[in-house]
Amino acid sequence: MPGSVRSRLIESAVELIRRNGVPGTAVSGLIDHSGVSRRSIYINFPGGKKELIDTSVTAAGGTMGEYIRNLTEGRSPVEALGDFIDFWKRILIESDFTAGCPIAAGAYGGQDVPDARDSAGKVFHEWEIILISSLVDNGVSEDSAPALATTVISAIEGAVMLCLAAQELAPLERVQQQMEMLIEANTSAP
Amino acid sequence: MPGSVRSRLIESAVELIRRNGVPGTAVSGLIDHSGVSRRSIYINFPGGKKELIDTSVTAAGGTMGEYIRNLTEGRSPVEALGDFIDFWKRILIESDFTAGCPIAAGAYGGQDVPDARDSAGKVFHEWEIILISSLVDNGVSEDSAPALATTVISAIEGAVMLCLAAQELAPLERVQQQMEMLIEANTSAP
DNA sequence: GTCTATACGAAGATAGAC
DNA sequence: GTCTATCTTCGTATAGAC
Repeated sequence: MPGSVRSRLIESAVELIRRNGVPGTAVSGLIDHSGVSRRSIYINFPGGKKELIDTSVTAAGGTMGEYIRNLTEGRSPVEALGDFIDFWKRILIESDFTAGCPIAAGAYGGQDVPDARDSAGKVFHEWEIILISSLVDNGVSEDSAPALATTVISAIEGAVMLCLAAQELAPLERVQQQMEMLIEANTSAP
Repeated sequence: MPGSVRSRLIESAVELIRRNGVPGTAVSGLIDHSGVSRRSIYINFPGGKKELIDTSVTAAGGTMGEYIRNLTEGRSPVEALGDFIDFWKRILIESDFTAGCPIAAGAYGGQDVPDARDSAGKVFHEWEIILISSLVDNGVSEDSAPALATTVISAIEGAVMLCLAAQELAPLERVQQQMEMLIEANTSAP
């Protein structure tokens, strides 16, 4: 239900996690950002903040997974890579280099929210499956596709973090260039 | 001064930031972990938590920068890469997959500690300079060395994060294999 | 579902006594 | 430098009234 209290809360949580991480995302901040009453949070998420965070990481990961699937379908890995890089550039620019990946923030969220960390692991694994299938369909061997998929995700996630730190897009652009070379190397190999 | 109150505080801060991120690192936790009195924190770091965090990110980055420099000196990039990957594997295993990179945590620390984020940016830039010089010394062209250096750092940082999320070492091992291939591709290229 | 009030603990920071 | 006490703000969570 778009527009519902529950979905509004999740959207706000994703946005705040992006910017301030899991421990930095306070319930009071969520109330301000979402306009939802304090009471409703604990009605929709009896587990409180932890449940909301966990749900939000999973939801954001699912949305992005669908996005990645659309990018890869019927297109070359290099084309999909370029669009995915552009997607991240937009996030960084529009947020003035304050918002990164909510899944990464969930993974680095600390040990008092292990559910969010586990959910982040599941999300990354789903992304890998989507990428592997796309790579295999485009001439990458089944032996090397998993490693390549993991590397593409790692490199992009790392680059987003470097972009946040440096407050510029250069890391993503450099990684894009090198990932194109790496995809090429994995395609032409035996 | 090793063993001093100041250095003990920094060591504890690095350890706690690794595990719980910047917002998740509390002053009370620092007192417990370091054994230093509350008073001494504000004597050594008049700026309070923010100054301590910022100083700790820079210190950890400097230490690791020296470590990277030692790994690369007089050795091939692939050898250095292998040792650096092993270094991270050790951190992950010894912490039971709870401790990641303190610099990454600084970059994702949120907007109330922008100094830590900027320090993280400086640290990554120093690492890049070290790697670029090592790569150029080993047959990578000056044109492509910067992009390759940024990519290696991004991929490893991303892989560490994926390892934390998945609670396993596979992402780092896959990235190692692909980075070896990428270094090879950049070395044999014209 | 909304609003407001409130309990209870933990956060960061400061100050006095030694 | 250490100890403890304390101030203030903020955190999560709950409950009553509508």
